[in-house]
Formats: sequence, structure tokens, C-alpha cells
Amino acid sequence: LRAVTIKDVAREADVSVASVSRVLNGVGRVGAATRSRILDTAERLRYVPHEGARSLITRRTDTIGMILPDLHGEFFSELLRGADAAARARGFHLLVSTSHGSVAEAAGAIRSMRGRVDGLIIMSPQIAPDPLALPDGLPVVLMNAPLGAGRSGVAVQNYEGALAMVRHLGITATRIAHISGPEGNGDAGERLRGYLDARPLDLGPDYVVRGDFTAASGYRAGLELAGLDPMPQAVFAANDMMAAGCIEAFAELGVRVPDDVAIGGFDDVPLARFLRPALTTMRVDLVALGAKAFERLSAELEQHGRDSKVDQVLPELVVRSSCGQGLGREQEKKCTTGPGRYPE
Amino acid sequence: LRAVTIKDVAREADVSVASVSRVLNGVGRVGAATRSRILDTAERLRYVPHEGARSLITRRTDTIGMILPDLHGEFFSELLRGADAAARARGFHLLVSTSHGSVAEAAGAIRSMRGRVDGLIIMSPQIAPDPLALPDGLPVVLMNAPLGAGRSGVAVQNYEGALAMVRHLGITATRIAHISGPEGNGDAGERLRGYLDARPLDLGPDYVVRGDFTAASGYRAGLELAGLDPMPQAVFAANDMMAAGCIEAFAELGVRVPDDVAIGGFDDVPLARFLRPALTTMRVDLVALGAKAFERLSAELEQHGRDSKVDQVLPELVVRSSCGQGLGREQEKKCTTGPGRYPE
DNA sequence: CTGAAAGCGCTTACAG
DNA sequence: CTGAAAGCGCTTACAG
Repeated sequence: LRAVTIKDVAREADVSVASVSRVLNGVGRVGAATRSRILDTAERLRYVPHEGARSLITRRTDTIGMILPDLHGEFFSELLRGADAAARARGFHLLVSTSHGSVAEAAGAIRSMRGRVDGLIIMSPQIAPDPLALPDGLPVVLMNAPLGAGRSGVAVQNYEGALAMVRHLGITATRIAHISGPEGNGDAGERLRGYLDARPLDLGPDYVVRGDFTAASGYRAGLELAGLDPMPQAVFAANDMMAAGCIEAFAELGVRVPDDVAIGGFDDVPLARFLRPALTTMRVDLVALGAKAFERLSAELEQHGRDSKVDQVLPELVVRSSCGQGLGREQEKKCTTGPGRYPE
Repeated sequence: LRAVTIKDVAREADVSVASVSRVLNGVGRVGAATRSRILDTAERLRYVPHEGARSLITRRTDTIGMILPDLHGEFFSELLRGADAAARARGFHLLVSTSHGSVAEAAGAIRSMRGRVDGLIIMSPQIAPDPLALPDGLPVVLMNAPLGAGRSGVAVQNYEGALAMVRHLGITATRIAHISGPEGNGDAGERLRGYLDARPLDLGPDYVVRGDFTAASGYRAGLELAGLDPMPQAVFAANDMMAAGCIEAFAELGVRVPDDVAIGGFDDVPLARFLRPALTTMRVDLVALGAKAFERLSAELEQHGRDSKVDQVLPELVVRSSCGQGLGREQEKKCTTGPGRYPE
């Protein structure tokens, strides 16, 4: 079951491989008779071109690599979905790889993509770009990373978003606690910084508990925060998953949300609106963000790396029930549920 | 900024490309002095091998293609995550593509993967394998599809799972309605068949409303079902997302779950345990399923297509609150929440 | 209009 | 131990 090559087609159709190549790619003049004979033969032999060989000579793979820290959770999958949609709209494939927060793995993934992709989208919030040993020839777009000088990228304005959320919670609360993301994560750092700058009151280190962006860590943080005296009146979690875990912990302890404590998250992953109470959060349009990363890379590909710039994305406050503010029952219903609210 | 090739290294190190190739791949005898000179030069030039060129001659890409209907929702992303983890554990890359339910797109994706992948994982629940024009040489594993004769695959036992769920709901309910998946979807069809065979009572066509696996369609179905007279005592939704939408509709209408109506889902996507009430569902270990698909393909790759078989996966009933059964408050807590229940 | 030839960047027998 | 050469499956000037 050897795969059939262009040579097989040429032999069967009694022409040169050059002619086969020409008609299959629709370039150059070929006689009508020859053309149809080639087409027939290709069809009969079920010939499919070897893309690897093509791209070796054409110097383009029509594939872009996407390196994510992980594939866990809706945050990454929405990003991936956005990038995939944009890529396929332009006829590109997506080669995915995960680094699991390890510099070595990320660097390995990057190396092994040489020659199979035209460019790279890298999300690596933990790692500065330099140690990644980014290859010279390869256009790269950084996502949410500590952006290197002269590198292109897309970035969420985490600081500004955190500011907005804490100010919103501050309308009704003075004692606002924070569940932060993991140490060394750039996004988490910026969200923490926003919190610190916007909180109405410094309550000491006990009111900032470190999580790792998982629901489990939010749950543990919730247990801790509920034990504090005085209890916080509001909690700003650095992402939605931790907010979800925190809500769960509070529910088990009988702490009522939002009556006893208001909660705000970050990201607006699809899960957020299904939580009870539905989660107030800073919406980042992850699908659009993924698409934007691809578009940036695509521009880079065409301009041959000349046009490096960073797209900033500002998250948007989405008020639902978990902060107990701003919306009467009727309005809230409109805002968080019902068919009209379902995306797509 | 031309990328550096093996020739550049050879020239700089004053050896043949053959020697460079040998030391970089660690095969064949090479003198110590030559070796270190080559290594130094490669490092200095920051040489990264062109994987495309390598795979053309070695006839392996160490990449597998995964074609999914969509990337929307946790169902697909968990599958992808499982496949990715298994693949990278064996040093393989993942090339993803989505077909959006279109035969043409799927066939196009398959074609364009020739020469860039060693094998294919295809999930195409809507489409029989034949029209996909599967290439001869390429090992393929089908997921959850109408499995073609002689093809390898992994399959969820949807019928048996539906049977189990409906029987469980049947413990307390006689009037059981169904929200089905989309027409022509193989999984949906099997789940419907299980429902029809296991329901205690045939209530007529009004009690089976068609959805499309989205929460929005579940929401609409919920509105319909709530208007029925007599109202169903239980609803079996063909997947969790539709169950989520249904719960939402019921909540808005003041229909209490599980007191007025019990609800059961299918899949156990991560969202399920965060719903309120937490969702009783048939657990399909999606990560394991994705991994299993890769393992199957991997076996195929080694055996050269000799060893075709189908792995069956039986879903498992997970009882939470939405069916109002079987668990006291204490037990339920254990089962659906708390740190112990957080995966990983 | 059509073909012979060179070459994309690599690996691997085959000589020496 | 080391190199020259062939070849993986294609495309593309260059001739004719």
C-alpha cells in the first residue's frame, strides 16, 4: 500500500512530472487533452499530493504552531478555538503543543517546529521570551507574555481590568480580599498589582491568598478567607475558575453569596454564567484574542517581520449576580440567561 | 535572516554534511575531535534541523492529525487534551483541524494532511467514513463514528449508557422526557435508542424534543417541556450542555430541580459538577478517551495497519443532586464537591 | 505546449 | 572515521 506519488501519475498518464505538477496547481499552459488525461489519471489513482514535499520547495507550510502552557480548562480551549477559526479561514493549519510551564518543554516544542510551520504563536505567561531561544527566521507572536523588546504580541490589559473590578466591588465593600494566580505568572502579577492599587483598604497579607488558577485552589482559598476575622465583604479572584471554587467553599460553609460576601472573577470563561450565583467578571473575549493572535502573525508573515507591534485588549466588566449589584431581578435575567444571551 | 541549514554547519566546521547529520542524530562512528567541532559550530550558528526535510527522507513526521467536528465546548477540548498528553508522552505532535460537520471540509482536511502526519484520528459522528475518501496508506482511528468495516476506532457505548441513565431516573419517575442530539449524529442516535428502549412509558412524540447539543437548544427544550401537560417527572438530556440549558429554563420558570423534575445528562464535562443543582450524568472519561484513540493509532503505526480493532468504553453513572436520588446531604457533598473531588 | 534538470534540506547506504 | 552520491516528493526556471 505504498502511497501514490506524482511520478506514478506521470507514468500512467505518459507525461512528465512537470506537467502533472502544472495542471494540479493550475499554473502554466497545458494542452486540453493532456490536462484531462492527467486529471483522470490522478483521480483514478486517488493521488493526493505530499504536502511535506511541497512545502520543502515552496518554502511555506501553511501551518502555524501554537504553543500553550496547557490545554486544561476553557481559557485555553477558547483561545485555541479562536486561533483555529481564523487560521482555517485563511487556509492555515494549526499545530498545537503544550509546555506545561517548563522552559525546556517550550524550547523543545519550538525547536521541533522548525520546518513544519511558517510562524509561531506562543503563550508563555511564566517565562520571559529570551530563554525560549526563539529561532531567527521564524515570525513569532507572543500572547500575554512578558513581551520582549521588538517582538509582536497580543496582550490583555490585566492591570486595568483588575482596577475596574476592584473599583466595582468597592462600591459596596471596603474589605476586599484577593485570590491571586501563581507566582511568576505575568497575568497573575498584573491582576494582583491592579488589586493592590485599587483596594479601598489594606487589610494585611492574610487577605491576599495565593492560588494557582485552578478551582481547587480557589476552593481552598475560600475556606481560608471564610475563617478570617473580620471576614472580607468581597473577594476578587484572579480568574473565574478560582472564583468558582471559592463560591463552592462558601456554599458549603453556609456563607451566602452575594449577601454575605460579593465575588468577582476574571476572564468570563463560558462556565461563569452557569455558576450560581452567576459570576460577575471581567470579560476577555478569548476567541477574539486567539483570532487576533493569528491575524497578527499573518500580518507578520506577509510583511516579512517588518511590522512588529503589540495589540492590547481591554477586558470588559460583566455584572451578574455574584456581586449583588446594579441589576434588578428583571434586568439581571436578561443579562445572564435566556436564549438571547447564548453565544452564537 | 535566512535560516541556517546543515550545509552551513558543514562548511563552517569543515566537514561533510553526512558527518554533521551523524553526530546530530547520534548514529554511526565519528571521531571525538570532529564531533566536538561540529557540536560547537551547530551551537554557535544556532542550528535547528528542518523537520520537514527530515521527515521527507525518514518517512515519518512524528505528527498525528486530529480532525474534530468543532472545538466548541469542553467535550472536544477534553478529548484533545487527552490525545495531546498521550501524543507528547511518545514524542508526537498534534495537528488539529475542524470539519464543522461538513463532509467537504473534513475531506479537505484529510487531503491536506497527507505528508504531514503519520496517521489520523477522526471524529466525525455525522458522517459515514466512506465519503471521507480516506487515503490508502494512512492509518486512521475513528472516534465515535459510524465505524466502517475493518477500521480501527474507539467508541463510547452510548446505547448502554442511555439505558443506565433512564433506568436510574426510572426509579423515581414514570414520565421521562428526552432532549435528543442533532439528527444524523451517531452518538445522539444511540442515546435516543437507549432512551426509547428503557423508558417506563411512551408518552408520545411531544416528550422527545430535538436539540443540537448546545446549551441554547437545551434551554429551548426546557421551555417546551415545562409547558407539557402532564409535565414530565424526569428529563434525560443527551448531553450535559443541553441539561445545563434545561436547568436554566426550569429555574426561570420556577420549576424546581430535582423536586419537581429530575434531570440527567451525559458526558460529565467539567461544567457538570458546577451546575446547581449539580448534574447527575453518565461519565465518559474524555481525557482517557482521547488518549486511547492515540494509543490505538500508535499501535496501528507500529503494526503497520495489521492490528485493527475497536475499543469500547462504557460510561459510568455519576449521581449528583439533579436527580434527587440516592444520596444524603453528607454523602452528596463528598461526591460532588470539596477538594478531594477536584481532579488532579 | 512539454520535458529534462536542478534543487528544497535532510539521511543513509556505499566506498574508501 | 569520513565523504560523495543518491534520493525522499515535489516545483520551477530554462530550453526546445
